[in-house]
Amino acid sequence: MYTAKLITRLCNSCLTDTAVTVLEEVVGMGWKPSVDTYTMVIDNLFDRGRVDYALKLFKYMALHHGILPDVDSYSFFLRAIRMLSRRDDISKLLKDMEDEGNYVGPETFNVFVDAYCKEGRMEDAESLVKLMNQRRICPAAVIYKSLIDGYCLKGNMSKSREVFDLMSHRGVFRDVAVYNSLLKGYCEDSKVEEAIPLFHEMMQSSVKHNTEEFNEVPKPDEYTYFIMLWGLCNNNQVEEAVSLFQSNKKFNLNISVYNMLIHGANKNGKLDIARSLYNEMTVIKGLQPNDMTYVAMINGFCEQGLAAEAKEWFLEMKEKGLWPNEATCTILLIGFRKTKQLDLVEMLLLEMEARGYESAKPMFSGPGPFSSLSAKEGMVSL
DNA sequence: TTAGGGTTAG
Repeated sequence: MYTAKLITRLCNSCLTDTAVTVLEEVVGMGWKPSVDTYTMVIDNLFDRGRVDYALKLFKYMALHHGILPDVDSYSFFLRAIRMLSRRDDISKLLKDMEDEGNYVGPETFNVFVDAYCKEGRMEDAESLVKLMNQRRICPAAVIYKSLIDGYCLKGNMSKSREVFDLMSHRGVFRDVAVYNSLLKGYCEDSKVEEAIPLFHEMMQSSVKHNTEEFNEVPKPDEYTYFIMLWGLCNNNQVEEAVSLFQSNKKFNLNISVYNMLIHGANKNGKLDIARSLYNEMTVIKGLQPNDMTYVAMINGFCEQGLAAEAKEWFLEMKEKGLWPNEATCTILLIGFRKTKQLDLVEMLLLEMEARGYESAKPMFSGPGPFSSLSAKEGMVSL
């Protein structure tokens, strides 16, 4: 007990080296530190850039004390696991563990497969799954989900779908998270048409839920709807997105979803839809538009070359004291430049500089702080 | 922090 407190105190006082020395000494005397103690020292070593030593300690902990990450301790060892998966040490660690007579449980496999998938190392992930199969460890749904996410990350949707179908063949229940992962992959890969039938399946399931004895398809959750709305907007199907949105009252009070739809409508040149969404949001739902709402509207008008209206919205935003962040200011600058509204460009640049936005600075090539002429010239080169 | 509160230009 006392030793653990001492190590904690040393770590908190940035005396990591001493902490490690103490740790080594007491371990040498037969003490088995707790997971918390190991985590703290390992994290401290990572913080100080001593990756090799952190990993060495991690492996020592696994080999000699049989402590390996499982679902519950995943977050504690996240950095170490990520780093290990990057260095191709996982399979070797598993083998070494077993040579030492330690049992490697399915939870540890879950964690390591997930780490490989997040790194996009699908071959390594698959070979760990193969190893699980050899040992008659049945991969749980989370493993399949990790693989689906991993293949989506690599843009390999056919492999993602293969894994998804495989779950069904093997009788592994595909929960809503698994569906969401696949739908998200399709939507981000501009293949919303592949996602739609699956989504309908889920909707049907929600209708039939109480009458069916076996319910093999999960009900959609809020995130499912978000993915579909986003996917439809990004595949030129704003009308479908809006009607889906209108048919599901539970999300109607969410400003982020409104902003996303308004943005989607504007991006597709559907200014009328954007306007009516804006009205519904502000007048009917009583929601206050935020900076993102305005940026979406202004950007939409600029895209269509409607300078006067864009300006109106910009001034209204300013009047309300709303101010976009640095990234969105740049988007506005591009829009104003496109519509030849150099007065707004200048106004925006001055405001950005006053707010200390870094991206406003390189545009001022002149010596004075308010050299607005050179600001305009700077914009031309954007 | 294996489940994601979400986009935006060139």
